Amino acid sequence: MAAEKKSAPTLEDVARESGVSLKTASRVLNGSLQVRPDKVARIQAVMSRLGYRPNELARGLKAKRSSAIGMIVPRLSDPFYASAIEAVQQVARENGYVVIVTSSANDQALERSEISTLVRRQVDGLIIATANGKHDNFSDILPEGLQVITIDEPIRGAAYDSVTVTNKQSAREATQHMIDHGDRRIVAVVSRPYLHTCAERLFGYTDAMKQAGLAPQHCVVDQEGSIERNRAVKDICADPKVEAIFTLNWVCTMLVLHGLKQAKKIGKDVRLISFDDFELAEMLSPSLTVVRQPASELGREAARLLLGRLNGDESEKSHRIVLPTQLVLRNSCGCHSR
Amino acid sequence: MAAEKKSAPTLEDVARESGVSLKTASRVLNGSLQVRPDKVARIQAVMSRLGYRPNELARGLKAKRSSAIGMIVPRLSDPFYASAIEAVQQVARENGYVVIVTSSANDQALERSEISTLVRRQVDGLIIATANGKHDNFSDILPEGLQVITIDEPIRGAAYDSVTVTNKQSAREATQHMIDHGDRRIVAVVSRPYLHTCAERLFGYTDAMKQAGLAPQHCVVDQEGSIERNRAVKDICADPKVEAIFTLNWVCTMLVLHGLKQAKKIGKDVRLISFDDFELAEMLSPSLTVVRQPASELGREAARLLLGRLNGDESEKSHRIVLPTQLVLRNSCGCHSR
DNA sequence: ATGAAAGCGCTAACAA
DNA sequence: TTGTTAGCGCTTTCAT
Repeated sequence: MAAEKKSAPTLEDVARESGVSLKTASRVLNGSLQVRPDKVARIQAVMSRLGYRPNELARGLKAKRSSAIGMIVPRLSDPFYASAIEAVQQVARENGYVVIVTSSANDQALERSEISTLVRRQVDGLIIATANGKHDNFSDILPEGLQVITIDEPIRGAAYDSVTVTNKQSAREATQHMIDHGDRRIVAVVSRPYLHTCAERLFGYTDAMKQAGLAPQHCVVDQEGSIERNRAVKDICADPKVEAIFTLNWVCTMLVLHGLKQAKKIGKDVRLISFDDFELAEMLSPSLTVVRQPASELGREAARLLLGRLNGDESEKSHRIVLPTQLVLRNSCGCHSR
Repeated sequence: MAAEKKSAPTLEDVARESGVSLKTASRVLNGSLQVRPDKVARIQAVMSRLGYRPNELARGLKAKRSSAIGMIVPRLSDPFYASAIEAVQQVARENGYVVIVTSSANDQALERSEISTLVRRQVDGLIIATANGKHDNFSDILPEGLQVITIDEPIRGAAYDSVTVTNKQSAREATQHMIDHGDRRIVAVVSRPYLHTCAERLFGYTDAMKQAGLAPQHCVVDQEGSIERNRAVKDICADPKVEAIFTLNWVCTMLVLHGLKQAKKIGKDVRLISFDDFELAEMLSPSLTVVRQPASELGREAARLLLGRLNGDESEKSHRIVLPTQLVLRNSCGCHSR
């Protein structure tokens, strides 16, 4: 029939083929009602015959929006972030957006450059779990109208909408629970204590300890290192005087579980509570008592806030959603449930 | 100084401000050597003063490529896929690509529509862990030049490049290991048996059983349901005659661990091997013997294949990478390591 | 070494 | 109801 058509059909091809103008075809594409029904049908027929697919890049260029949102987390394979991403993606899809994910690998320089990449891609919004909320690491590279939502870790001094959890209060409760069990020498294990999240948890822990007249003690781990490279943690795990351990995030929990494996019997020799739940916590022996963070809700709420902003929520003041956690009592804390 | 500049500066702004033509500015942006050094410096200065950021959408529209790759998996929060995504994203970033991730939620219709979305976004390539490789679910909606790599689950009858693991052989070995331990009544637990991946594993299991003169028996689970809604699995877990269980993927493992929790002592009453490793397998009591799939390598190789294709690998025949797994012997199979 | 002009695929005035 | 005409921001012949 026609000449050799190598590349994908454009809207112009559709228009020509249906004998209408470009604009009319465009109207049909966008579901405008201003077109006579018979034409609509005819044009749609041509579209499907040609296998026409609108080019979102062109559309975005024109509309100055990409219908894409960027999401950046410290580690894509961390189950907490993975769940958050899953929730964000779902809400995004339901609203016609796609999600571009990147990892900062806990590196501030990389975080900046990744944000820059996303900005150049014209993402309409950004959801960030920053690698370090202590300083505002990127507001200087954000364009005027870009909407940003921070999750998990808020950014000090910045006015972004945020979704966080009750870190301090939850840590206090968990600590108190251990104290109620009769433990006195309770050690907190934390990584990246410069993070607001971790600092708050440590704060809550310290608070509870002091209130009970006990001496707080904590130990900082190197995220990247194995248990072998974290002498301090290893010592804590082996120390017979330590009665209980409170791990302040998933990474710490993994590390301490490793350390304890060879040293002590959890629940008996030492009690343990973990901040961050994960699929298998219940299956361990003894099952792990955890502070469960609502990872999916975090992602879902962040996506909702962002979509709200993109759909014209002009609120001057930033929305700050703080979600509750849940202390899931299982056996490692000394409870004998089940 | 100047008039009110609301929107982001464009390359034209840069050109005007530096007193050169648009093309010269473009050359500088792209690092062309055909410009006098002093001009380069001057233009770059203007760029950074204005806070200029190239618009990748415009660039992509012109170049007919987006420098984005799409990735679609059945479930974003599954640790196996999360690790694969992490690896893909890393390789992509190193090569100037971004990754748009979506989930098919194990739903073929959704998978199709998500692919369609990605195609409209003009992704340059697609990495797919399909929800069902039995039928080719989408080749009809792919445009001419789109590169596709399948991971984990190949697509029956299609000629895409693929990265998979030695499912059959690995399952055979794991089964044989249990047989060597003296177990005779070994049950395989599988979900989505219509998947090539799962079918192969089941095949390997059956093979080994028959070869040993034992009767293969398997049980299919409903992925979405809890243990309560999976009577068959629950029965298997409670059945005193069952000597060993081989779970054919992560979801099955979770389910069986739940089921076994209330019923039997793993390693003693019943032996267990899981296809799919995960962070905590070692920490369970007893620690879990697993067939470890190299999730990161899978992602990395897929990304490499894709980038190779995008950079002009014209090979007619498709590349089929098959990665080995590793049988990680821990205690749940009856081994008394450590 | 540099610039003018055309156009990627689409949408939005503004007419008709 | 429909079509014409400009661009969105960038790259790219083809001159100069």
